[in-house]
Amino acid sequence: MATIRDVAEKVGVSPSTVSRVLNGRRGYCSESTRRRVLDAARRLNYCASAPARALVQGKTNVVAIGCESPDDPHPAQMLAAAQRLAESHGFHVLLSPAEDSSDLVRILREQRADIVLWARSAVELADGLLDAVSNPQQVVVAAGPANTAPPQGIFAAYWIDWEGIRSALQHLAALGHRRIAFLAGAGQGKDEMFKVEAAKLKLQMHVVYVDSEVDKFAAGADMAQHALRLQPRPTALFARNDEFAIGALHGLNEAGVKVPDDMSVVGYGGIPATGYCHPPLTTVYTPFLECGTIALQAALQACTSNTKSVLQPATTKLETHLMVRATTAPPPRGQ
Amino acid sequence: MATIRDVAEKVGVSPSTVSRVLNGRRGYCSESTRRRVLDAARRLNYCASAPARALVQGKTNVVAIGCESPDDPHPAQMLAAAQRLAESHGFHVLLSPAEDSSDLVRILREQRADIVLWARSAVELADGLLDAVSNPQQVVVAAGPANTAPPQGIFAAYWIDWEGIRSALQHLAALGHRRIAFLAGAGQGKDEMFKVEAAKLKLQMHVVYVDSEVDKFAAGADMAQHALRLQPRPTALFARNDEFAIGALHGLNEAGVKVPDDMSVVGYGGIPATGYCHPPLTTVYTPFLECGTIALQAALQACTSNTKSVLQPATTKLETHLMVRATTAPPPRGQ
DNA sequence: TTGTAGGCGTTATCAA
DNA sequence: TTGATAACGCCTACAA
Repeated sequence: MATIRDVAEKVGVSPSTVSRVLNGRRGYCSESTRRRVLDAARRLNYCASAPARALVQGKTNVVAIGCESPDDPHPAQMLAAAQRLAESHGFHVLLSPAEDSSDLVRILREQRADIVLWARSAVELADGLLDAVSNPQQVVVAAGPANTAPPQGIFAAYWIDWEGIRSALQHLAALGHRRIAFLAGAGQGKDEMFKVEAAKLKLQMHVVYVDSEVDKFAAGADMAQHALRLQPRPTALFARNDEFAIGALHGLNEAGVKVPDDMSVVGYGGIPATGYCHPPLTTVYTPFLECGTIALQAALQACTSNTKSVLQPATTKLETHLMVRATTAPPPRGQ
Repeated sequence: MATIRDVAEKVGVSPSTVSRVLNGRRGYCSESTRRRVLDAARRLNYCASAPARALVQGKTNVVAIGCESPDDPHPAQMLAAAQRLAESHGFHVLLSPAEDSSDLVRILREQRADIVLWARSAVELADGLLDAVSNPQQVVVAAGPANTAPPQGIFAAYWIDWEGIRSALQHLAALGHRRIAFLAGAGQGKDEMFKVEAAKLKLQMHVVYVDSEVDKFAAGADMAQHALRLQPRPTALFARNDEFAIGALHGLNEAGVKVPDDMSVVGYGGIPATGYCHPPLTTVYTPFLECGTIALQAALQACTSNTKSVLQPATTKLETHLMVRATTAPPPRGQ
């Protein structure tokens, strides 16, 4: 692999000259050297080493994105958009599993990235990443649902999950439902939030779990079966995510239960598929994509701008949005 | 940020000693220095700089994955699996848009990654990346559908798209279908392959396009409407991907066309959602996940093993698999 | 068991 | 307009 020296020797100038030409630094060289350098660089297929550059400049042009399940539709969409955005600013995207923040902390400490985007639930946890910032050039931003309060020390775009949950439950309550099953999946998640909101609306509710949710659709179908056996039987199902809801639709159909006549179903997330299942699913849209874009945009601008201004902590709150479609109706008579 | 020198000074030894201790190099130091070094490193929150290390070692512990649409279910699943695999070997994942190979070429040349996984259609194009390898430690592997022949010079896991297409068409032909519409989307893709295979089976076919496929489900619904207006009307729809097929199901349902009684539908891809739409979709499973895992596994082992053996070029061919479900049946009588 | 010295490839500062 | 020179942080012979 050709180094900057090879180019310099080939042209008969010093490495610094080559560096200046290639980076368009001021102290404009004579047009002739300029040309010869560019020419030699092209002919030698020269490409500056990113590690070497990063070492001396303290800048990697990498944004690390911490995201729990990049194979879920919303994170995946966000990732794809972030990818395009980063690319348009000359940044690369580094993926981090982000089960907790430890991996991102390492990335920051090891100087693998200039920007860290914490894109997962519990935005407020991103505050903890600030301690890992080891370089004034590094920026931390966050995007996702806030469980409690938004983060304090960083730039973040978020929504409030319990607001979305409430809008779904209010919709069901307004239709006349009183007994609702919450399809919770395997882990603990919004169960508490659900209970609190349900209580406020004086709804009877039952939380349904499942052992494994590796196949979310199957888990949804399973939980729907469980829900049907509850006594008294609930008149509506509220799923923790859209995949559970779509799976539940399938389970109910197999059990001969008509949706929405015999049973209402509400999803959570608002992924594209919800508009094309049968019947189209009533669900709550959560603005993951928009939050990610806002946060990353801000970070990229801060990193790209010539001014050495630090990105000011700030929060942008976006709204969830209830999308009423065809899986919700009043409960059957006599219920 | 603490450097190796800070640690050395704190303990009162030289930087090399610290380096040796931290990297477990032989020439075991005395247990006491060892302890004091580890202790100081922890207290100072020391973390070796990845760029500095990469510069001197020529190793980044990064795998770059080139993948067209990380928000499609199959690529996303593959990515998530690759992520876990990479992590378990101490590697990070760098995402590349990979519309063509130019971005990956730069990544290789700039020494941003030790491994490049070309994970998209036209596996054979990955051969071109070999020219960009600038370091004997770098490895290129590929996973995805081969359009023509498998790649020659690298390790690759692939399947043959036209075999999958053929299995779908054979299934339809065996059911008695003679007129088939191919829902092709906006771009050019498997159109040619489809035509060739259809001709072999003496099937009449019509290719349906759509202007935009940003919303694939909507595009599928649109194309289904178009297909219904064809004269004579086809008795089966074969979609280029599962999203188109699911959208088509929706469009047909809205038009009052019964599936599979009035119209058969076949998808392509075999994403999880196909088992949970209504009716469950007959489709062809393509082993993207498996291919990606095989290729990456090989690359990681080659990079991790102590032996300085280069990864030998080799190809693994996996099979597509027709999954017959509930959207295909013989054509209506008199057709 | 430890320290010294050199270099990885690049950029930046300063002097010419 | 250009060229020395000195970092950046780390690793690894080699010498002590």
